[in-house]
Amino acid sequence: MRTDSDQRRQTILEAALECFAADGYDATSIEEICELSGASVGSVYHHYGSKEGVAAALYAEGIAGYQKELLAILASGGSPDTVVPALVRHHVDWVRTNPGWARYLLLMGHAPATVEALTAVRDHNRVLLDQLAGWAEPHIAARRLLNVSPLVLLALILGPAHALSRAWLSGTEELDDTTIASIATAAVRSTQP
Amino acid sequence: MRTDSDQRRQTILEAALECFAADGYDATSIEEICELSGASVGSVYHHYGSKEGVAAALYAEGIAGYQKELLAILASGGSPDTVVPALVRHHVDWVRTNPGWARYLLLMGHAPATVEALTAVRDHNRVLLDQLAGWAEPHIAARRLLNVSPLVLLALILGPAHALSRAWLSGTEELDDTTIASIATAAVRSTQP
Amino acid sequence: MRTDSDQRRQTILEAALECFAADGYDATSIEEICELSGASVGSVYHHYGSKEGVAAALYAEGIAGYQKELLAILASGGSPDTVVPALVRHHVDWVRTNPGWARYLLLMGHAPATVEALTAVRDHNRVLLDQLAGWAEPHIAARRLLNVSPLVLLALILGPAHALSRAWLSGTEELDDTTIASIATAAVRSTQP
Amino acid sequence: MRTDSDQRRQTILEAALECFAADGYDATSIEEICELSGASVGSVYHHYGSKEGVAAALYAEGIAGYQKELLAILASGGSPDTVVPALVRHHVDWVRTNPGWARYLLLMGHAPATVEALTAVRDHNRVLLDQLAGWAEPHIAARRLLNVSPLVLLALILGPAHALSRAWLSGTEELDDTTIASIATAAVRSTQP
DNA sequence: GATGAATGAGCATTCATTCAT
DNA sequence: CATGAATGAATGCTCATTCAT
Repeated sequence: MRTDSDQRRQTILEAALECFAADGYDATSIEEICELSGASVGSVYHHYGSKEGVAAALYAEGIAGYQKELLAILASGGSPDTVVPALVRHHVDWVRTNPGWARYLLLMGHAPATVEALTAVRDHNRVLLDQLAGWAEPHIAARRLLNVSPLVLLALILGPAHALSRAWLSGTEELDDTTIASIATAAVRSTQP
Repeated sequence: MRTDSDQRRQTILEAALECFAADGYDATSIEEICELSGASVGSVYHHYGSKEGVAAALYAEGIAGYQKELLAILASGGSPDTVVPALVRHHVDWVRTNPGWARYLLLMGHAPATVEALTAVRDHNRVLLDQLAGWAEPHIAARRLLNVSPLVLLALILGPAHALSRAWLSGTEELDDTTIASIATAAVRSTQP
Repeated sequence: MRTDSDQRRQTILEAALECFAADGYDATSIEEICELSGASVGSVYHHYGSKEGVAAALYAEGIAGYQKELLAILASGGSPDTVVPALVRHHVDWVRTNPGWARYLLLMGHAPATVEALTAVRDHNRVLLDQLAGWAEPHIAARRLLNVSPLVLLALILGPAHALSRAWLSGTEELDDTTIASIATAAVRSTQP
Repeated sequence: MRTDSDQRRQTILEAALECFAADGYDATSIEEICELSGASVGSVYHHYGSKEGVAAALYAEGIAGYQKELLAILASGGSPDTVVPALVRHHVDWVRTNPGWARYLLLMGHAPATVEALTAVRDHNRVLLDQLAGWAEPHIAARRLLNVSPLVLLALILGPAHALSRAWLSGTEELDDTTIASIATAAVRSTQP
């Protein structure tokens, strides 16, 4: 039930994502979101309270969608040889499959004003890092994984993928399978003791 | 000569950097830059023509400063074993030494509106990538370096450093020397064939 | 009977009075009244038709409560020596007992938009002035009361009390019994021929 | 010098007074003030910072104009027989001569939001009450004036005039010379010991 | 070169009111 | 009678930019 209201909320978010991904948070006006979503100004404010509220809701949804698969991979309990490449591949796949989300979450900077939203991001990241730490621990103990903090580990695994994703999102750089294979393999090697 | 005028220009840029690094481009008003720099509105427009002009000049100066050392390292003609770690170390050192610049160049997103400035960035990056390609070629041929495009090579070398820099700039994450050594070593390993 | 509905109506009025007295008519939103009263927006509109309708109902109730005792004093048929001080004392007592109502009726200005409500006020005042005129007539004829119009008479009697009430409502001015005795006596003297 | 800027400031204030006096503070929009004054929105904000800033400046100017003559009368050092009626007459004269100002200062209520402006009002009133106290002291000592606090004294003297002024500003009540003479005389009597 | 008043389009947000359930 | 989502006009305010001095 309440499908009506939820539908409206979702429609607004979708329009907002499209606008934010295309023009950035600041350059997007509430009016644009309204035109694209068909909702009235009042409706947007009724549901999200403010422009920042829309951005925060978008953040929450986007991060959750992005991390869901990452968490699943970590929960699978595989060895570094399989998990690390899987994480890299998922990152790149997700970016290519969801360029709008990726543009919003990875490419657009977020003025310090968006602190509230960032809190949600930080919470999500905390969960991801904890999960990563839990997975890594035994492998580090068994000398199958470099003994570094979860944050550094994550940087080693996804940093290159992140950099290439940004390049791909920014312009016309290719992201072919050979390249992905290269950085997936490189990630495995860079995280070995 | 022209010390007066140049001084004024520099003062304005410094104020702009402080504002942009703290609040982001959009959230910074010309008036704030004026208050911080002591220049009048008219003066800013006389020297830079527009708010975007200020940002573009800042970009140019910042990128040049950042890449200067990177290019020097590449020009040194050292082997991957020495050049790759040097690049990583310089990146992190520069970020820690110039947090304002780093915040502006790395952390803040840049709305598509800032196209002119981005052009300059792309030009600079082109130079860097060309230089990198030139340095890498013989090493790739000699099987001392992974055979990937310059862009991918750069992502492998600096991607993790970039990710950690962002974390350090965002919050209170540490960036101790042990960590830097780890990612420098990891970068060497990840770029080996 | 109809206790439910009447209760709801009263609850809304009480919430509205609190809001209007604290923030003024314009600065009070329907939503605030709803939050304070527990009623829904639709309920307020069902019972009072509009924001002005709420204000008008409040006016009517407030003025009636204030004037009730004044009219009773006038109807008592006492001499100026007893009636005039009684009117002054009642005014001040009522203000001190009902600061919320007093703030709404005496302190807050009322934008010309609130015409409908003002009509009710004027009607009420007309009744009061008529009653006052009826009481005053014989005393004026007997030279026991200054021969001025009812409006002027009322101004002489309650003007000072009104001024002090405003001061008391505005800030932290005292309104002790000595003061009240002073202005009550002064009112008697100022209305003697 | 700077006549240009001052002229503009004054023009804005005049337009604002006209609007505020006619419709009240809340019902007046910045745009209306702009249309009436010929100034642009930005100009109003450049000079007064906010709508409240305009109202505050208006308050300051209005109160100063009103009290100037009152203070002069008190400074004349006359006896209660001459000073008290003079104060009453000046109040009424000022209201009749400056109905716009009077409507703004006396009739319109001011939401608590306008606190900053009220501060200025309170300061002005403090000066007036001090001056009044200074004038009254010797007369009270000589038993020529009722021994009450300055605030009460002011209420006794101007309260009735205030009440009648409000009636005159509100509607179509007359304020003929006979009436004024009556309340002037009454004021003298009500402030005698 | 410097100044700062003036401009006005644009924006986020509010809020009284309506109405389908 | 009650509810609360939806509406959209209206508003205070910001800010990049211009230009006369």
